[in-house]
Amino acid sequence: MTRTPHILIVEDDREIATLVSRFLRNNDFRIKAVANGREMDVALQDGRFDLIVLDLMLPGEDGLSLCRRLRSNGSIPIIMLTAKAEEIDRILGLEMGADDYLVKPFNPRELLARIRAVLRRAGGTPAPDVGESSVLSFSGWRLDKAVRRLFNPQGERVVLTGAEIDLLLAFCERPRRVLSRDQLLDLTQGRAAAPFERSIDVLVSRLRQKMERNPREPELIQTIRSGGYMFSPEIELSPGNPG
Amino acid sequence: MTRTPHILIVEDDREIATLVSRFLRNNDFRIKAVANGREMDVALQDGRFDLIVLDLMLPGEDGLSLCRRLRSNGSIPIIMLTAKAEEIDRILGLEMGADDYLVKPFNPRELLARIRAVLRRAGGTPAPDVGESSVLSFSGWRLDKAVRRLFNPQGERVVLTGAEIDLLLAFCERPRRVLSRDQLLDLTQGRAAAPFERSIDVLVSRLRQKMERNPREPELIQTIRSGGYMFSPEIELSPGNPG
DNA sequence: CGGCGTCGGAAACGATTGGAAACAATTCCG
DNA sequence: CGGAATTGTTTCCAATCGTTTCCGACGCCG
Repeated sequence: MTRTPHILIVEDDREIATLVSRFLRNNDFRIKAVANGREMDVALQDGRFDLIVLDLMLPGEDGLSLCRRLRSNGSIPIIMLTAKAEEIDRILGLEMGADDYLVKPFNPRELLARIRAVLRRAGGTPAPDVGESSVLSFSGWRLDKAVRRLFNPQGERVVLTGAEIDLLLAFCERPRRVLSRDQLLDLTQGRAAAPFERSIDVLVSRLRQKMERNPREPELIQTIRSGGYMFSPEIELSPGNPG
Repeated sequence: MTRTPHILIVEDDREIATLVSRFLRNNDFRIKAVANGREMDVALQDGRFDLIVLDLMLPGEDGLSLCRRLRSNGSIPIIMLTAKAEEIDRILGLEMGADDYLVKPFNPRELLARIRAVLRRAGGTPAPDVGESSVLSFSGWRLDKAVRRLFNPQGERVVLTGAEIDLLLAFCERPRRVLSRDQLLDLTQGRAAAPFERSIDVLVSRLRQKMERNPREPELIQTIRSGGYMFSPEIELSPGNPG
């Protein structure tokens, strides 16, 4: 049903990071912890997260800057951690729009409560990001994210099932990158792969049947042996001419 | 355009009430303070409010009950005040859906920050505050919230039953989000789903029969398998030309 | 060049999920 | 009180999706 929320912690103090991670894991969250902005970017590329817990003081790019960047990109909920109470005023003054704030040292239960509140507020699952434009296109194909429909270069509707659309959306969000089966499963279902699991393979096969000119020689979805799959087309935001 | 936000404070401790009122007035809010649930009801009859600050412990009907009532009526943002930190867990456990929580004694600046955050969220999100205008529209449809009537893009009245309208309103308040059946049931009736309950499914089906061009291939209400449903259109506040 | 192990594609199967229809309970209204 | 409208429940069925199995493709090694 509602899958377990996936939370990304950006915190350079290893002790706090492990403490919090463990506590939250014990409370039914999936946790990934990273130590700085660069690692955060990588993590965001690889997986889908429901909420970010962000330390203000970080080596390299600091939390404020990261927060602003995240905000300009999307609407993922953010909880900020600060070392000093006085900082909160400064943060608020800067209006960088975190969803909540917490002063260190904090009780993990407090963080837990805030996370739950923010997640509940955010409402449902962060839907397959129906961003600004709901239509994207690639190699003549058009994909309408809002109504989850696909049209081939001839403008005909190609009916996809829900899981197929989810997978295609995951590919479209990360084109021209090798994605492991594990990543794809995380992106589409927010869960890890069981050993011997082949469901992504099957789904790719079904997508190919419906989309590839010749499924034996795929042009859109490439197989990367012992690596995963890669979506090769370039994504355009403005919808291609259907004619 | 952005008028000064109007805030209703429900707090029986006169000292806190005046203190907070004065502080918030100094920060450009319009404030009305009342001491219990009955007065709150009267105030809500008389004026429009953008947010309610609600004390948990109140004489007569307590804050929890009030909160649930408010939630079942509309989507006005609520911030709850509690006397003890431990209560937060209890409140969260009860899932009555305030937008934020604050433990007494609190710094008024903290309350200010929370209010701003909640308002920003409520105002900035794609979900417009249905309370503002009584008419909202999507994909050519018009829904008059005040008289609970729906008109199709041709301007013809489409008769919906009460439960159908409630569900449609819930969707309109959270468009483009995946909403679980549990959430939908909570939003429309304020109760949890029993195991094997299918009533939301049936209601969705009935809505589709009345609203979708082709109910077999829904454009407005998408099924998200093993997740729930998603209302895909964008909500506009200015009503379309009735034609 | 050929054998072997690994990897991925395809097909078949079975479990889960959601749509639809029929029915029962409840509410509404006079 | 009675009938109609409304709403929830149950049942059946088709679509969907994950699993399993088999087999061919590929690479590594001698």
